[in-house]
Amino acid sequence: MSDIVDSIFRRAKGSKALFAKRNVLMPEYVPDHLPFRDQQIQTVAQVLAPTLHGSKPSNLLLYGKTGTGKTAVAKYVLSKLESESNDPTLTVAYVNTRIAGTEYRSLAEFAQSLGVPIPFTGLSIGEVVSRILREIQTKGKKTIFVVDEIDYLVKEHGDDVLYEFTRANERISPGFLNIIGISNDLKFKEDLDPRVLSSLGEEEIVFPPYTVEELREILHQRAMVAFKEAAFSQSAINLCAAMAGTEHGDARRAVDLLRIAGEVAEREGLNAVDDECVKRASAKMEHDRIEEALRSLPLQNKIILLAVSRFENGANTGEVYLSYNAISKKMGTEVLTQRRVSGILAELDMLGLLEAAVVSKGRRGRTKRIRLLISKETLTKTLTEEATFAPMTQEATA
DNA sequence: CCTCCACTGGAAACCTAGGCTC
DNA sequence: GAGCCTAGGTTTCCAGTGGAGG
Repeated sequence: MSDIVDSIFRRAKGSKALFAKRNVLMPEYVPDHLPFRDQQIQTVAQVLAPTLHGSKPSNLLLYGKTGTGKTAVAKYVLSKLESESNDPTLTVAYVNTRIAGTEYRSLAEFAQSLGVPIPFTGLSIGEVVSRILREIQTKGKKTIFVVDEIDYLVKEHGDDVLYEFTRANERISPGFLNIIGISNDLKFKEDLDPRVLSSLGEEEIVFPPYTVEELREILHQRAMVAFKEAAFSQSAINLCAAMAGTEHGDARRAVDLLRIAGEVAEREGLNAVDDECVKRASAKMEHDRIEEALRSLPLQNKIILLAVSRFENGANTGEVYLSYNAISKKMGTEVLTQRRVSGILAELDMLGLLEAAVVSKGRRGRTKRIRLLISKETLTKTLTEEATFAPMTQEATA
C-alpha cells in the first residue's frame, strides 16, 4: 500500500527512485559476507565445530564496542552451523537482554525458543531455570544460547542465573547448554563472579573497531547492492566512512548514515547521493537524536530544561531552581528539592543537552554555571507536542 | 592570609510501583 | 489476591570547598 503512495508522490515530484534494495542498509540486515571479520568468524567456527559431532563446545565471550560486528558474526556462524548440522536436537536461541528488559523476560524468551511455554508472569526465576534445564535433559537437546548485551544482564540483575547455567552441564547430559555471551563493555568481566568467568570465558574474542578504510569498503559493497547503478558517488561513501570512523569505527552508524543520505537524496529528487546529502543526513540524525532524547526525558527533567531555557545568558543553580519552582506551581506538578534539581542538572549535562560547570564566585559562593546546549526552538517545539506543556511554552518569558 | 557565600555532592533513610511469590 | 522484594527516584542531612573581598 505504502509503495503505491510512495510512487505517486515520487512521480508527482518528477524524481526517480535511487534504492534498489533499501533493506540492505537496515540495521537488522545480516549480509552473506562479512568483510574484515574472517579471523573472528574462523575462531567462532572452530570453537563451535565440536557441536557437529554432538559434543559440547566451549563457552564463548565476544567483546567489542557497538557496531563492530559481534552480533552479525555470531548470527552468521550459527546460521551456517544450523544448516550444516542434521541433528534435530540442535537448538539455537538468541536473546538480547537489554531489549528483553528484565531477567525474567530474557529467560522466558529463551524458554520459548526451546519450545517450553512460560507464563507471562507468576513463576520464580529458579522455576523457569529448572524448566529450561529439564527440557534440555529430557529431550537431550544440544543448546546454544546467545546472550546479547550480557553486560546489561549482569549489571542489572547479577550473574546468579549464569552461574546456574554454567554449573548445570554435568546434570543435563546427554543434552548440553552452551553460552555465547556478547558484551559491549570491555570491563564487564570485573562484575563477574570468578567461578562464572572461568567457565563463561573459556574462549574470548575481541572485535576491534573498523578503520576508516574498512568502513569505506563495507559501505561500498553494501551500496552496490542497495542502490541502483550510478545512484551514489564514491566521495559520498568516503565521507560516510570518515564521519563514522571518527565515532569509534561504528559500522552500524556508517550504514545508517548512508541509508538516510539516500532517503534525503530521493526526497530531494536528485539523481545520485552526493556529499551534500551525507552532511544533511548527519545533521538530521543529530537532530533526531536530540528530539528523541528530549521526548524520552522524565517530566521533571523537561520542566527543568524549560526553566533553563528562560535564561538567555546562562544562570546558576539557585536562579534555575526559582524559575523551575514557578513553572511547576503554574503547571500544578510536584516540586522537587533543590538537591534533586542539582542532581538532574548534572544528568542533563551528561546527556549533552546542557552544560553545567561547577564554578566558584568567591564571596558569592560556589554553584553551577548552566547553559543550554540545544536550540530553544527545538526544545519548545518538542515539548509543545505534550499537552501539559502547551500553555507553558506560549508566554515563555512571563 | 582569613572569611564566608551558595552552593556541591556523598550517604542514608524513605517512598513507591511493579513484578514476583505463595 | 494479599503480601513480599527490589530498584529507582527522591528527600533529608550535612560536611566540604574555591576564591573574591576584606
